[in-house]
Amino acid sequence: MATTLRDIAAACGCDTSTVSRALRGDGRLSADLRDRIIATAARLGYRPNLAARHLVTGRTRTVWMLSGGLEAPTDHLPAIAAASHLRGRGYDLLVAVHQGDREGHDRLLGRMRQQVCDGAIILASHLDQDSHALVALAATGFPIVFVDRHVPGIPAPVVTSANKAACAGLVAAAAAAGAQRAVILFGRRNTVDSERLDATHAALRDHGMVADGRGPVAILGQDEQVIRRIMDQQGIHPCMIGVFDRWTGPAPQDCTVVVQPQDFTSMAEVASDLLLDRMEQHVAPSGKHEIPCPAAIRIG
Amino acid sequence: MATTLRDIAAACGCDTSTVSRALRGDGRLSADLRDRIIATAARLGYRPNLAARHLVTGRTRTVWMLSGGLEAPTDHLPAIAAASHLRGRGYDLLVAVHQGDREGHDRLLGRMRQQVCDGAIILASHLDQDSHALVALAATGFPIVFVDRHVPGIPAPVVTSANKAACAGLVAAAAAAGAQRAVILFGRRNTVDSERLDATHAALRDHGMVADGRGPVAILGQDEQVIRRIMDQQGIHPCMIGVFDRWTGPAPQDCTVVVQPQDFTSMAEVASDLLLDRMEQHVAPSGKHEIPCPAAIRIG
DNA sequence: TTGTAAGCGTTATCAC
DNA sequence: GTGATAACGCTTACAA
Repeated sequence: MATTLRDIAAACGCDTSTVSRALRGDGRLSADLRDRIIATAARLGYRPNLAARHLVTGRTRTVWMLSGGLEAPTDHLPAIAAASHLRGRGYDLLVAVHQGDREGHDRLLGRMRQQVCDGAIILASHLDQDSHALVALAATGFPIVFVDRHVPGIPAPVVTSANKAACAGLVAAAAAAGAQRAVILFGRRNTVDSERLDATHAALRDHGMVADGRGPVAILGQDEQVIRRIMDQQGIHPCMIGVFDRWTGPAPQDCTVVVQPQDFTSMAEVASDLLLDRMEQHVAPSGKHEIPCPAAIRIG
Repeated sequence: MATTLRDIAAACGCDTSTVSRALRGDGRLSADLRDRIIATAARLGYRPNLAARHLVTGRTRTVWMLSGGLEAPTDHLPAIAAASHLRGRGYDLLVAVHQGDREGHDRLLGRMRQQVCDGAIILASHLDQDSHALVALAATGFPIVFVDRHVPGIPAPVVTSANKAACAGLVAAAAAAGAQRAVILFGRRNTVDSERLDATHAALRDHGMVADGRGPVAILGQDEQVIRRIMDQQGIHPCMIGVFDRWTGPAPQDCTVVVQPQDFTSMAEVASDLLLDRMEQHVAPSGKHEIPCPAAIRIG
């Protein structure tokens, strides 16, 4: 059996409430007793039972991050950054993954209403897009924050990259590389994808470029793998590739690759702080927060 | 405020203990009352307070997975597989990430002794290798299981791929491709790396191959990125590349790439079941469990 | 079939 | 400064 406050109280000949206070530095008590308590607590290897503490305080000092899967950098980079940022604030971050499974997804959202965490960072997936469970959770006032993708209509802060600016930059780079048209691999699979699609079309118009036709072509997309696949399948030889986050290996022949990184660390930190605001004061700026992207990197 | 058993009891004119039993299908009680209780619970949106339940039962039906970082497939693939497997067994999986930080690492291990989870799957990192906190945790009899990497000397089940056989297979493929020597990129960074290094050397001897000299060369390693870098830096043109888990893109000129996948899903499932054994019966086979690798894939 | 009551390990509000 | 004492919300014998 684990040591409890009672064991320490018995060993020190005092009351459990005194031990509790001593161990939390709360209240004023004689230095002598305090030291004795702390010493025996250490000797007995005392660890507070968090279930009991949570029950009485109603708070867990724990934040969950809900994620569909962890493969993508857009999922695990924010997780890592938020974990260390929140740790510094005295909170533990736990990542819950539902892997596209509706039942698991809903169960995890349900858990949040059961005193297992004080708030949650949501990396929205397609499941969230019409999730009754998520709407219900948000309706209770439970503190949530979206990172990167979000669900329109749910009143919670959203932290994203400055996607419009980033896409405009990529299109400008495409034009500078001599492209007269572009293959656009952004779609409408989520809010980020959608925003990039719209921003890219707008920027193309500004540069007098078109989506199809003849002449030197650029490829713009989110993901290296997808871009490579399309190039192979359709035999495209672009003069420029614009891609988010990363490109492994060298640039293809006669082609400039422009990589637009995203600052997931800042995104996670801003999101964490917004969440802490909501958790601690129940007040929250529920709008959109755009994190500037680092300078683009040119390969080849 | 959230609805509690008392609210339902009041609404139904019965006792909280009756509500508790009705909601868990425990005990026998009149169908009428049971239905009324269930209906009002649903109407009031009742969700059991898990902190309270954990306190009284001493169990959380939660498993933690401890991971250094989530970038590598060896980290997130087991996480995803274990999450869905454990969900089916009535447990929630939460991933805790310490990102190479000693303080965070120890704090998370400490949490496990504080009734936040019933057991843990450990993806051992360099921090665990001489972690006093991990040794202390294991010494308490807290149920843990290692997946992939492990910490020698800690009495807990270890689930790995059949690395010896896999390495022997890669060396055989190298020989078949005409290689007379091999550049080995396995090191001694962790237990898996080490095991592969030894197994590969042994297999090379069996095939009469050497680590350096002249003649057609093979490169054997864990990671595509590392292999590509070494090839570039040292200007090596291998006749065969043996790599674990994945190779993106085509094979280099005049080179066969043999990819040896690992079955992380099975590994995670076996590990989960071993952990459940330990958690539920406190009995456990503490040895090594090797999961066969899927057939190797040949590219080029 | 249902109610009573004890208790899980803490924290917090009082007295003294 | 320190000790009773009452919660927190739930489960679980044991009575009735």
